[in-house]
Amino acid sequence: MSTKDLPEFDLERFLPYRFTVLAARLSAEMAQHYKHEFGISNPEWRVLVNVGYAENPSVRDIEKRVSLEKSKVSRAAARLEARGLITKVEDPDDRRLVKLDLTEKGADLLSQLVPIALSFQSSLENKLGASEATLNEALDLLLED
Amino acid sequence: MSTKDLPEFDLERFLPYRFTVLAARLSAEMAQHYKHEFGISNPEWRVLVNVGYAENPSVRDIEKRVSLEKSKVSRAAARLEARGLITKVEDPDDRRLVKLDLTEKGADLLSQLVPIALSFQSSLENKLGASEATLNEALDLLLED
DNA sequence: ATATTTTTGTTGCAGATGCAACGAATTTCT
DNA sequence: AGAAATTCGTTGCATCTGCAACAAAAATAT
Repeated sequence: MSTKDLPEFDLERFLPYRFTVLAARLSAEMAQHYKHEFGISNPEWRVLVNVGYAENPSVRDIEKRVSLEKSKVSRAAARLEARGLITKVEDPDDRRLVKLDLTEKGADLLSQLVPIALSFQSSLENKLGASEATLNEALDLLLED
Repeated sequence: MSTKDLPEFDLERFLPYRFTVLAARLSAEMAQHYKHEFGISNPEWRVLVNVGYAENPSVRDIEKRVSLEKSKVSRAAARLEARGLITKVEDPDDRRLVKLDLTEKGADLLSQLVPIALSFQSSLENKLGASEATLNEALDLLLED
């Protein structure tokens, strides 16, 4: 193919591509901090944070809130439960629901994880400087619907 | 766990989380457009674009440029070759390298795909309005190193 | 020149993932 | 009320993924 007759296209400016690359990079960097040190995978971290900072969320609640497939949530929750970090309790008012809750052990672990996340956030805010506010506005626009 | 003694943490403002959710959403939306209609997966699309818009890139070139694991690139390339969309040629100057090239069939397909990507980009730019410029500045900052 | 190290792409394998199917519980409809 | 449809969480299964191991080639060192 010496003669390519393709429409103009600049991958470097293609927003879905840019977000994907950046998200993958940031997630990988974050994961390094808690994967080997604490044995927590990315979905497990996401579930753990939700259990910690929401009122006994169900699997469905987390799925909706974090855009995490329900099977992913279910399996992450199962692993966290097996490690004694959370508990799963059938909701008496709606017995289809499984309410998740932190154990003391889980709270301890989360208390170690959160400062790592916060300092990572700080380093990003440092890089962004004044752009942080406008970035967040833009993200709000794209995430709103 | 009724008494949680956790540090303050706002997941909704945590940047890695926001990028991950947004990237997943945009990728899924994009994939809908070319997955079922053209049988092209996300990694295949990324490789195809690179082959189309770079000078005979090698697997390594693509890995570096698109932050795509080399095994992922290799397998995506194998699938694309099997479908007759690209060719793989050993570089005579460095026989470790495999130079990828579009076939005519691949160029045809890409010519159908790119307009879809462009119109998706337009819809995002519409949502962003004036924020687009500042968003790109912020992304540049986070992606630079 | 020979030996060592590095680079490139592929592959094997264990684990993760996505999606559909399923059973149980609840809601809605008639 | 009973029947049908919907919701929730789990699981089976085929595929995808990440990572280490590998062979071939090239670059570097001795």
